[in-house]
Amino acid sequence: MIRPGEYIRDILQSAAGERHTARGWVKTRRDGKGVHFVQLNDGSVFRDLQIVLDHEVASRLGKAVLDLITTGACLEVTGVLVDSPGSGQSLELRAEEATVHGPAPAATYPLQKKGHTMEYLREIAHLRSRSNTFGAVFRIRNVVSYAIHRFFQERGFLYVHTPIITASDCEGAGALFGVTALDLQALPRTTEGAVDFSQDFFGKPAFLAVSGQLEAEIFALAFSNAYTFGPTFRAENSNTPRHLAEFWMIEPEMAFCDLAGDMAVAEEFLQFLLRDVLERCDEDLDFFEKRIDPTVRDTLRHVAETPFEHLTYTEAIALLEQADRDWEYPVVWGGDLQAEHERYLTEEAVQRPIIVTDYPREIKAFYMRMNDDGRTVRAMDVLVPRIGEIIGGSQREERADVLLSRLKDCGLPEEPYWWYRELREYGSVAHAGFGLGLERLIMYCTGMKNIRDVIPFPRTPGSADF
RNA sequence: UCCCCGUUAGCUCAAUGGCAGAGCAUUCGGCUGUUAACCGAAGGGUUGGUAGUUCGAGUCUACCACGGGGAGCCA
Repeated sequence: MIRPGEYIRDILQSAAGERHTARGWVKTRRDGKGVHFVQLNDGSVFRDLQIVLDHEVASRLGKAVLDLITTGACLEVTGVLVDSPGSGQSLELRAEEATVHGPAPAATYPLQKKGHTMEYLREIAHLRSRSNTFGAVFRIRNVVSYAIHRFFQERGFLYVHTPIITASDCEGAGALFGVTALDLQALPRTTEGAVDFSQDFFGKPAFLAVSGQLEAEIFALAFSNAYTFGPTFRAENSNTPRHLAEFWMIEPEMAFCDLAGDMAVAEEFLQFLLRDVLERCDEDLDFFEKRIDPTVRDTLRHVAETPFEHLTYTEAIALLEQADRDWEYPVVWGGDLQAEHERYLTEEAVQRPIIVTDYPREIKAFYMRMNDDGRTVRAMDVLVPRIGEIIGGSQREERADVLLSRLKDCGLPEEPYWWYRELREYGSVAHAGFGLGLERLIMYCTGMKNIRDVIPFPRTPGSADF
């Protein structure tokens, strides 16, 4: 394996004159008279290492081996790092020995050195990670994931693994995937003709989790601050560049915390992550700025430094009503903010992230804390330009009696929530939390336009390849 | 799920209802410490599928599949 100090990232930071062994995959190759140039990349850094094979080494390797050094081939080269006379790089590795581990026949290798469309690359998801774009995307995804843990760990949050399989169809956060061990060709039936889930693996219907929030609350009320970071599943038939059936979500939950505290954490969290990307992903951001979205770095800097705008839902509605334009969806207090409304707010009225709070209770979930006005709940959505909602959160209803009446109002059964309600009976306290969609954040950090291109292997309606 | 657009060479795209084209990639030759190298030549096609209109369909019609954009749902 490649050890620390041996990655191409490390070699590129070494001094001329040192001997190194570089291993990776060939991005391109150019031939001169009696000299060959190979761009080698091991994924550790955006830049390629230029390998120079001079006439002596080339003839020692022989034409048969030389012909195998093509785009996509896996190559190991040992040589001396020297100052490069060329203009594209300061250092290059002058090869003394070279081994082709796995050739990649040029006639059929799907990745060319020309640009490809994102749609085409998606069809070759097993190879697209070797491309400039996806190398950069997944390095940033990795940096962000690490930063997420650092942010919470540095603040004393406990990382909790909430279940993937759940038997409670809670929350109503969209359609769920059923999980069953029953034989779908011969389903057991009750006398009424319904599927008899008592014979299923869990003895009742089970689903893939749409959120870890309710369990995270359990941990917040034991460990004070907790967070989840894991896969989440929605069976919604959503066909947009912003939705996946399987995505990764971060859900912190804080005890002794109200909505103001919740918003403060959300803002501090987002800014921490963006600053980290700006500091650690300079070369990858160069690429995104040059090829994907020329504004991406400026946007990250701006958002990382500027306090977020705060608006109540009622204020947001007023802003929209004052806007001089024809809405496709009418602006009415009590209705959901439509995409066109969110876009106007973030992209035109305010032009930076906005935290909208205190939504009408009718359009939000049962667990959100009721305000004293009786009409609104302590919900917050963080809206950002281009992506829309990137964070959704709330202060949770900590009062047992109010929670119970909210369940009834929403037409939800009490029984499945017995433990959730019991948390309010024993040692209840104000608490709050939110959910951040990892992929939407990565879209924001990279300027990538389609969420399917910021997750290694996207799952969407009608598509679960690789 | 709804609306709109698209599907032609390995990739990216042209082609008034009338002989199927280019660039890149590939192969071969040339040139060159090269930088998405350059110059020349060659090979490469059931125009997404099915049915129809027409003397004639890549082009028009219907349905289907897949992809993209927008909307809804949401993170």
